[in-house]
Amino acid sequence: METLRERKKRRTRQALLRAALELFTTQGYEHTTVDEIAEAVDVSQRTFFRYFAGKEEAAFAVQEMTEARFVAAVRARPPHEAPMEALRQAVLEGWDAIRETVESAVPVELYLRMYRTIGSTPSLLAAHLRRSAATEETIARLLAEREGVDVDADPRPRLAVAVFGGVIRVTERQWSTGEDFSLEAIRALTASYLDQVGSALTGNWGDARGC
Amino acid sequence: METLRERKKRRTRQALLRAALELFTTQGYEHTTVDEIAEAVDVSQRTFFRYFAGKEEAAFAVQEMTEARFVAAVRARPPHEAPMEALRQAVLEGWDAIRETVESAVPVELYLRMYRTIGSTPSLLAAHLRRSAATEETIARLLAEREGVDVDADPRPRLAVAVFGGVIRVTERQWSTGEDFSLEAIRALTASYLDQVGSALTGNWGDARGC
DNA sequence: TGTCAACTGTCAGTGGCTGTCATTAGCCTC
DNA sequence: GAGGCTAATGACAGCCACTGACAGTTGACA
Repeated sequence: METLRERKKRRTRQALLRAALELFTTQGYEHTTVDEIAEAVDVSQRTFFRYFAGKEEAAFAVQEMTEARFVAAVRARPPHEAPMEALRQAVLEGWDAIRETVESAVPVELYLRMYRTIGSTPSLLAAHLRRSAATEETIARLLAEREGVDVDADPRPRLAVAVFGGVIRVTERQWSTGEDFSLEAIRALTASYLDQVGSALTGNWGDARGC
Repeated sequence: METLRERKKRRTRQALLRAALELFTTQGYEHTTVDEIAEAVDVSQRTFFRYFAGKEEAAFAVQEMTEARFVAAVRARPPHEAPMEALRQAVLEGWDAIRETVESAVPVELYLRMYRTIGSTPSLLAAHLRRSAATEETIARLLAEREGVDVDADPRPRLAVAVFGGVIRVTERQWSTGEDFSLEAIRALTASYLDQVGSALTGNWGDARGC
């Protein structure tokens, strides 16, 4: 049972988050001041900072949820699966379950808009990449444990995860600069690009085109 | 022939850069104010901002040079070379020529210290990753042109570069958290890790250990 | 119902960064 | 070599993100 105080807090946080994302995605992250966000929810600026450590944290609040979900999905993959295959399955599962993951906080449509805003805002892109790096470190440790190797002595877990992360970033980039901003589009792109890594590394692209 | 005014500007910039890196690496980036840097060189804060767009730009001024050199090295690789091999050679050449590249601005030792500071400062790490992403985009276009494919239609150039960039990041991380902060160490790590990507992707690390 | 603790608002202050304007100092011409 | 021109600088005011401190308010709970 949820107390009134808790309900109020949750509502305030949700309102702040939603107002923030709405403003970020419509008028731009840099051109949105914390005062504006606070004013939109009718709280003081100080209160905003009690819910979010900064503008940035608000911008990534939903991403945080999907990342956590992805990490959990990797953890849940059967141990006999090869590392790269486990990552592939986990990320695709993540896209399949995105509605369920996100909708409790904000509409999926707003989430997708924010996703693109992150890609087109330099400071947010930087933060996103740093966050991805942190997630990759988590995953690398997970895989290392799973496979029974020492993550600090054997570079292969980190290498594998870095490669995987690289592919994901290319996918994100392509999706957010393309025309089809649907969920299906990014899921399909993810699968397609993961399939093409091997051939990308071998070179001879000119010759192999169309094969 | 260099005029007096130009000489003064160059000296001021160099003094600011050096003071900034010295302060960043000794007392930390976040704990260094622009006022401190300006004071150390005996100019006004406003003048600092006339030479550098912000603290961040000063922190990356030397990295900027090495990145440019790397891009040039890739461009100079023979066209018949496979893409990944060209990248590998270019980055190793870059490490070999690092003294020559950097010493005109600051001592190499200061550059290496700053390199590590970037890795251990979240906001600088974020900026570094974003800058890397920009460089990767440049390289991807370069490779695509070289190989005669369309960078927007064919994902393989970006995928290859992303994979390569991922390996480099793992290398940087390992180097900056290890004990050997020498130039030789990072060069050797780079070569070693690039060799291991293949085996990292195949999985079965436990079985393959020691092979 | 009264006490406590959580939540919030207000205010003052720091630091990064920008625009403006007057002043200084190198440059170049007559 | 005296003058005007212009780049470089300093001083100042101001915006915005963010923080600490303190006081007021409002749910929780005995």
